[in-house]
Amino acid sequence: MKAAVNRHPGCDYKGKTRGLNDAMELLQGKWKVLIIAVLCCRGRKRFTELQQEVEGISARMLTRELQVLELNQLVQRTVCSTKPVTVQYEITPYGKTLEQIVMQLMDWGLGHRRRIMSATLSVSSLPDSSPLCAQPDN
Amino acid sequence: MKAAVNRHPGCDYKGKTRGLNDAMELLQGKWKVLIIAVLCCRGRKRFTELQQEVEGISARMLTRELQVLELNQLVQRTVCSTKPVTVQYEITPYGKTLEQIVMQLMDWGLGHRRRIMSATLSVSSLPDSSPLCAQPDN
DNA sequence: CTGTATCCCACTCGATACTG
DNA sequence: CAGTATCGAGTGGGATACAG
Repeated sequence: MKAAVNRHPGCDYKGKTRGLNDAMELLQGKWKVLIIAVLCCRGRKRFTELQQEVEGISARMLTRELQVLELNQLVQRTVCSTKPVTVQYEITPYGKTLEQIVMQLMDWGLGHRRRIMSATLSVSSLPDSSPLCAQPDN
Repeated sequence: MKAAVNRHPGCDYKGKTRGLNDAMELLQGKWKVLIIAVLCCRGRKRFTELQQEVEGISARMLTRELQVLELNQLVQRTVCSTKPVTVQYEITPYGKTLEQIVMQLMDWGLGHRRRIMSATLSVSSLPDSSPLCAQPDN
């Protein structure tokens, strides 16, 4: 480990940043990664079940987000022509390729909450939960 | 590998989803992960250098995003009292804990672009670049 | 049950002009 | 050079009502 931080090898982000843009564009928003996480962890779910597990999401949002995920082949939608129709959503094998990343993000986020909480508690004390992620108060 | 997808062990996302929320809340937006990626790959950078490397970002946005990243201890800001002041930004050791995830996202995004492009080309042909990530056209 | 259609506000982000 | 201030368009996402 010399010292040099610059230009470490095998990391020419030239043109690669597009990958990051694409991934973030797709995963942007409050809900998509959560939906993916739930489907990864809990398996196949019906619409209403999903809405219960993804805390706080509205039907409108759940619909929209699922459509995007399906269009991007991360989620498979299956309609069962039962009495009143029921619909199953499940993660696709391709969607599973995001599982690791999502789980790492989850763990990182948990650690980050602890870190920011304890760093912030020394100054002002927050009532646990909620906003987190230090923000410039403008 | 049986078949069962449901409730695979060690993945009780109960309460853990908060981690995902926190992480996504922090990383939300067009620019933050890109800035992180650049600082990880290219090392310490001055403000204007960063603005050049993060293609398309405005000074206003770069400032704001860097402030958030600094508040969250992912980036360190150093002012050098030179002739006209110069400022150095660099990723912190803590910020480095995101490097793996960011790089994985980058790779995944590159693969996703290929996948969606070829899937979509069969239908309508796009002029490469740009929007990507299949979207319901409303 | 599984959505869709509207309405609407808050916020994100870009453009532009200005400052120490 | 490294920002800050202001304005404005566009969008994300909640609430509500309705539909197959």
